[in-house]
Amino acid sequence: MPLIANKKDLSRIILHADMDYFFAQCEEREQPEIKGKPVVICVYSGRSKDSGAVSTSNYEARKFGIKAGMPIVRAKKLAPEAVFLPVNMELYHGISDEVMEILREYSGTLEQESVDEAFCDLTGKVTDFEEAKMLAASIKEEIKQKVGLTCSIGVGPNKLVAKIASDYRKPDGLTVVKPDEVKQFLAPLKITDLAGVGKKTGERLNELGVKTIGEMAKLSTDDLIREFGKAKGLWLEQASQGIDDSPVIEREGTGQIGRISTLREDTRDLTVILDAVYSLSEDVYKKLEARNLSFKSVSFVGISTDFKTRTKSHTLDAPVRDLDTIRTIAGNLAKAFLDENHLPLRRVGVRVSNLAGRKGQRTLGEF
DNA sequence: TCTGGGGTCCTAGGACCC
DNA sequence: TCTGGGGTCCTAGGACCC
Repeated sequence: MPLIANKKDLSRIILHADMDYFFAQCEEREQPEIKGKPVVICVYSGRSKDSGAVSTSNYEARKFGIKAGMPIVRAKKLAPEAVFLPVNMELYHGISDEVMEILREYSGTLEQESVDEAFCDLTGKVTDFEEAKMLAASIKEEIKQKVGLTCSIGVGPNKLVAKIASDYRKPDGLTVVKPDEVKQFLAPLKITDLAGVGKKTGERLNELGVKTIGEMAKLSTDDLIREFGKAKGLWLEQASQGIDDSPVIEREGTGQIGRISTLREDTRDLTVILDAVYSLSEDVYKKLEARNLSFKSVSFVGISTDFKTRTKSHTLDAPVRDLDTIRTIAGNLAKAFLDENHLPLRRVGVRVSNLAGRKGQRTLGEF
């Protein structure tokens, strides 16, 4: 028995893989003739010919200033000659599975963060960061050969550093940050480069005269807590030092499943809204079935003409998986929503949460 | 310039229980 | 007559991410 049996080795080696301009790259793989042209992947709302927003675009399109979230009409003005394609989520999920399978081979633990990103805990798989770099290069090569796509990889002592490193050189990048390099690496980067610091937090930090992670690291813990509250303040303090103890976790299932869609016209007409709610409920139910999950809570989501999102939800005593329950509850919530909110609705959604696996599943008939 | 859709995590007040 | 504290769950909303 070793003398210090419980002394844990705290040093970890974490890898973050991020597929480059994923949706657009998937389309380039399927249609090689569009490669080299600007490609814009769009979510069409169906209201008029080009209403909707850009989901993502390839680098050729980005050169024209096209960005995710931008209205499609605006993207068309910036680059009329670009190839505009509707999202094809089935295709992307299929290709995502191919990528995740490869990552799984290399990783001790794999945490899929989204359709095109994942963390791998390489601790124990490799002995040092040099070896991790070679392994990362092999992963990139295998994804290129077998899937036909490029990705960017970051390696660091924790998830926070690995993630920011994968974003450092793109596309087709590989950045390794060793523990003793973390502070110099982070210091010149923008605070909004940190995952978790978005527009609002960024603006408030700017008001404090802070633009870079290095500048934030100089603030006192007290200042950060006073400005952002205890939890967020402490997190910002740790993040600015490149400290992050969160583990790489294999997540099973998810916390919620939802569907949302834009109505053809802004309306408060209950018939129209219930039609949409019922159709969305069916889609949600199909996803539950596919993943063999049951739910305890149902929410109705309404986005009014002022673009504010409001929700109403209801929780059952026990988990169920039943289409009629979703339809009925979501419909009732929609009615109550219209009583409480007086603006016309632009978009509506149905969401189930409080998800549970096989155990505890029942249908209404059993009650 | 006109605005998609899918998520995660956190907070805060109130209900309820011990 | 005066009277605690802690924990958990639900609901609603907000920030953030891809």
